[in-house]
Amino acid sequence: MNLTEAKAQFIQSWGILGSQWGINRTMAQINSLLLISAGPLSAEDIMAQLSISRGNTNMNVRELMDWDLVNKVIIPGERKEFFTAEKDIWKVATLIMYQRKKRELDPMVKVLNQLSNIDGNSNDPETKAFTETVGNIKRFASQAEKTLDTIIKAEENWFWGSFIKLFK
Amino acid sequence: MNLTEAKAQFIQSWGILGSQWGINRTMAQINSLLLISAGPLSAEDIMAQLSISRGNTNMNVRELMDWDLVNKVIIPGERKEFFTAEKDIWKVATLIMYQRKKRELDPMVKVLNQLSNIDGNSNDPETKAFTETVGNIKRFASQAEKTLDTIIKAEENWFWGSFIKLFK
DNA sequence: TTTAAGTTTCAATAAATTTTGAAAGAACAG
DNA sequence: CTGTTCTTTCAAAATTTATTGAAACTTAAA
Repeated sequence: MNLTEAKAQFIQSWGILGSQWGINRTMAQINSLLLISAGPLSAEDIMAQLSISRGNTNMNVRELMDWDLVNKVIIPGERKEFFTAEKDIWKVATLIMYQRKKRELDPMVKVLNQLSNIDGNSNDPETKAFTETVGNIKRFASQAEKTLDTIIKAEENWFWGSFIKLFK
Repeated sequence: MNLTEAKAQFIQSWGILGSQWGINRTMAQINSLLLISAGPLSAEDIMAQLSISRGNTNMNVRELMDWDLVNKVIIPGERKEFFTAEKDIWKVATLIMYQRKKRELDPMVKVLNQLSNIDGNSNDPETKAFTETVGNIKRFASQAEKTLDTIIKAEENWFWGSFIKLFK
């Protein structure tokens, strides 16, 4: 397999994985293209390599910048803007965890808290089942949140160095 | 807020969360409905409470059973089939992790392995960037996989008991 | 300024995904 | 068997989500 084929394969697979995880395919593909490119790319480069429109490129690059996964690069003497991806894969993973937690998990926790005190007879089995499940999920979520926060704040070396060993 | 409102709110929010994570809204809603119901429900019950069609109900219940998140229950004297959800939230979480790993992450790892040995000059910066990124992701994935496997195999008590303390 | 190169926006369109509902299939009681 | 109840399937329709491309906007060199 040559480089061109391998790149295409990688971008394709990464795009599919992204879309299964609620990240749109193009966003994942742009990210992966930048991840495997040696230097920064312009919007034109991205459009050409992925065969997508200018608008699509612009929107998804902006989204990636919102996630801090991609940065604008100014190249002296060039009029165009260029883009690079964060290549430290540990940083990529923690950025994604952080963003998704903030955007999706946190709102759910907020809802769960509101649902905690409902009116009603606590002898009613339906009420009991509800409050029990909500309570369990809340406890789970708050533990998971703590764990995630710690993982996100952890240093890469600490993670790979000692954390993993605990699970071996 | 009364029970009916709270239930509706919970189902709704859970559905949104699910769809942001690549699980279809109805599947998440059926699961949440069963999670907060005191006893098993029939297809009819699910249809009525979520206002969805018979076909949709059947398909998504089957999918949930594939994931082992929902089980069929036979009630003596009843002709209909009933369904319950796994209510142990730790088990729910590990089942989901396991299924998604198997269905989505594992195929990606397989692709990454195929991309490891590409033809070409290793002095070419493009080739270097590619192999380096793929290599890093592979290493990351294999560590993450180990961690996940261990978490999935871990006992609930062990997890909440000692694992969490490490991160406090 | 003016002009050209580059970027952003967004309504229209296309594509992908989900949902419906009716028909076919199973299972069971009488 | 036969009729009835319940379950499954799947093509068509509805809905949701992503993409295009042309016009508006920005920026900077001449």
